[in-house]
Amino acid sequence: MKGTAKDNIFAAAAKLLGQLGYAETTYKKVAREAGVTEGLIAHHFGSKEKLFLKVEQTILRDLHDKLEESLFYSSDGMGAVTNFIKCFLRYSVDNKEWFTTLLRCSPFILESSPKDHKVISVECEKIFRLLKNSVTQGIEDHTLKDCDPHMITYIIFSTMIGATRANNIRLKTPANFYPEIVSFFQNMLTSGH
Amino acid sequence: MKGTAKDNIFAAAAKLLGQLGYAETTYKKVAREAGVTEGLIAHHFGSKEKLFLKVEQTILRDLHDKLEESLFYSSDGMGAVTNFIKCFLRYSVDNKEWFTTLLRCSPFILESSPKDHKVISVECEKIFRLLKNSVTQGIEDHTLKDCDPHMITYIIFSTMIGATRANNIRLKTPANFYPEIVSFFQNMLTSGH
Amino acid sequence: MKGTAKDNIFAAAAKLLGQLGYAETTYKKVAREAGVTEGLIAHHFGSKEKLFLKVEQTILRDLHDKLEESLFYSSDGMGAVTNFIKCFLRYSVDNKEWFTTLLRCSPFILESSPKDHKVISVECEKIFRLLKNSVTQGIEDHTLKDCDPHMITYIIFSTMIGATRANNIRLKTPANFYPEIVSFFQNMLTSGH
Amino acid sequence: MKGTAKDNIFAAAAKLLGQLGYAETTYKKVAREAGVTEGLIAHHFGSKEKLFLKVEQTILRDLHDKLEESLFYSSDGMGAVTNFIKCFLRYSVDNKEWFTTLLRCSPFILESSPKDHKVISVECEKIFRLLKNSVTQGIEDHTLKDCDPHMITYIIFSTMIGATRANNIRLKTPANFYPEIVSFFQNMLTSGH
DNA sequence: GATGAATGAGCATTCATTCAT
DNA sequence: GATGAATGAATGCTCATTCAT
Repeated sequence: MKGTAKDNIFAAAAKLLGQLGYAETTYKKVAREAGVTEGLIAHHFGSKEKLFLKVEQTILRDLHDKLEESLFYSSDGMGAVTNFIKCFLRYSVDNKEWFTTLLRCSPFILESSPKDHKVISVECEKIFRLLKNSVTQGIEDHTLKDCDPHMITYIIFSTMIGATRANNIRLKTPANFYPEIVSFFQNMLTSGH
Repeated sequence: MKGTAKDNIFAAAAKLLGQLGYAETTYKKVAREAGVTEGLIAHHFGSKEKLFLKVEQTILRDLHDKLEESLFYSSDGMGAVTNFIKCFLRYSVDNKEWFTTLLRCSPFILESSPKDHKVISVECEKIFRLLKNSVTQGIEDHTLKDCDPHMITYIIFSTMIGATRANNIRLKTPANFYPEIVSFFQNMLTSGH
Repeated sequence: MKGTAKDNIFAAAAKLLGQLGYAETTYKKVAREAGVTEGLIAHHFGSKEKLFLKVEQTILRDLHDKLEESLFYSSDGMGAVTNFIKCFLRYSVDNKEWFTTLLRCSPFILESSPKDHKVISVECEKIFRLLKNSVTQGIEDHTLKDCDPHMITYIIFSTMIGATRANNIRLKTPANFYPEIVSFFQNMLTSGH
Repeated sequence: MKGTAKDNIFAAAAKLLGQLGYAETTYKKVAREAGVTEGLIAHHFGSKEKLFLKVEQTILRDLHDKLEESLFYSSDGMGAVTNFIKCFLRYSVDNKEWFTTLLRCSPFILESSPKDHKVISVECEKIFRLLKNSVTQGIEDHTLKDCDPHMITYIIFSTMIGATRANNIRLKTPANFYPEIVSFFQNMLTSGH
């Protein structure tokens, strides 16, 4: 479990940022969780803001790479959209410890770091494009019914974010919640087709 | 524009809580915004936690009342569901200033006050029931196709929360985003019907 | 000896700033010296920088007023210059506790607060003018021999600053050091006259 | 331009100590300026205090040697005093980069290192003696008018320190300031002679 | 009701220094 | 000689809260 001190700080930050949010995650808590002294955090990451920026960016990139990989295994547009949704929801389950951190990322979340950072927006945008491209592909290869791809991408994202938040934090979600969401969108996007 | 000092504190707290979140909203900022001295806040509301609890509860109740009123004008289940969605989305637009506060309310949001409070959960639950009852009604009067009402309520909520967050905070949402969501659910809930 | 807490903080800051300089005068030391808690310093003065700015400005103004008063009792230019020098040197003896603070004031001192502040420069300039005007007056009423008033003012100031620093801090200065300086300048400014 | 790492640290320390003072000159800044890592400073100089002690001592000795050399070229006491003043003022101009460091040296300056160090006092004393001996010589060979040599040395030093501080740091000094000071003392020390 | 002085714990960050490599 | 990770104390400052007026 123990890597280098820098790694431990990173892991502790990701976990606590998800659990407590930016403001309530303090150097002291991170240091205790990582098993290092407080001074080392600034030594390795410069500042609180930079630390959490690094955390968010890393997680977003990891998710992006997993999503991209999932698309590789799809044969058509509808399959791509389905895989994207499945992968996203699965990621939220497999990485419960830090997925909430991702949900806090601007623009997924209301607040995060004191200032908005382009770095994070860029990563979110890349993930958004991945889904939008899949939807567009589905419309072109006629595996999805005709619709506005931008709009549909928005709706799918809204639902997934809403659903994973509900599931990860407080609400007791119904059994089979995630499979139902997948089939919900499958029906929706092909019905009348 | 100026009411009593207590009212001013309340309004300032609602606005700042929405804009800045719990941790970054300080007595000093609230006092400056409200045009009163710091000491008066605790004098009127007891503590920071109680103040924001009051704010959240009040807003949730206001939304609940508006939603309930919208249902009064529906003639069948599908109409009720539609009105609920329309009312919710409209409320988020009409009350931009404090709607973000609502989005921070547990269980709608990851974090809000340090501790979860039943008071808030109860209010959220009441709103949830309002929609769930409408869906159930729609299934019974056959204006909605058959489905699991709990599941569908969840999905609708997830989408609305996701959508309003996107729209209220950072993302440039497409034009006609909200009407599209309404018709999206209308199609979805009646298709094949 | 005990005034209000704010006064105590001010007095402690003036004393410690003189003794220790800006960087080594900490909130903790000021708070202990003033018999208050640390938080109260920022409450009353905003920040360390503002606190010491206030201290410097106040002392400079006090010195200025005393110097101005001394000029009132002079009947001609030479008398004004003499009184200025006597008053300045006496002030450094009478207010040993905080006079060193003044010596740290920009532009009297190399470093003081992190940033140069016009407020302080303006006060120093006013004191400089007081002497320069006296010198000019002396040249005009022929109680001083002809010379460049700006230059002479500079030299007098340099000597007084150098002398008071020597006397206030570390060096054992000769007995009658200050009277000698006064008569030194008297001789110098009138010789060959 | 680049010598050994140790030399670079020394040069960087001299420069920064002059510019920023003791407290604000940190290992990090010195290391960056010298192009070495932080750890190396302590490795070579032991501690911050020792480093700056070395810097001050070296500069004081360099100035002393230059002053001593200038006296070699004088034929009488008045010439020695004049050369001393000229050399001192010139040194402050030629070595602007680190001369301010010297002005911070105890007992020339209020504060420098946290503790007074005899090493530095001794060097300052040696420089003081150099001038005092010249004055005494001048009185003996009747090139200076009769006066208290200790007192006069003090006054000359006060003026020079005051003048170089003014000139090196903040104030716009008049043109010909230094030549004027030289002739000022020449007149003063010989007038009525 | 209203003020603002006062508190004490906590915050992010800096710093000189040590030490294993 | 040289590196940079690691430490722990200290710093300026903020904050929610209390309380006398």
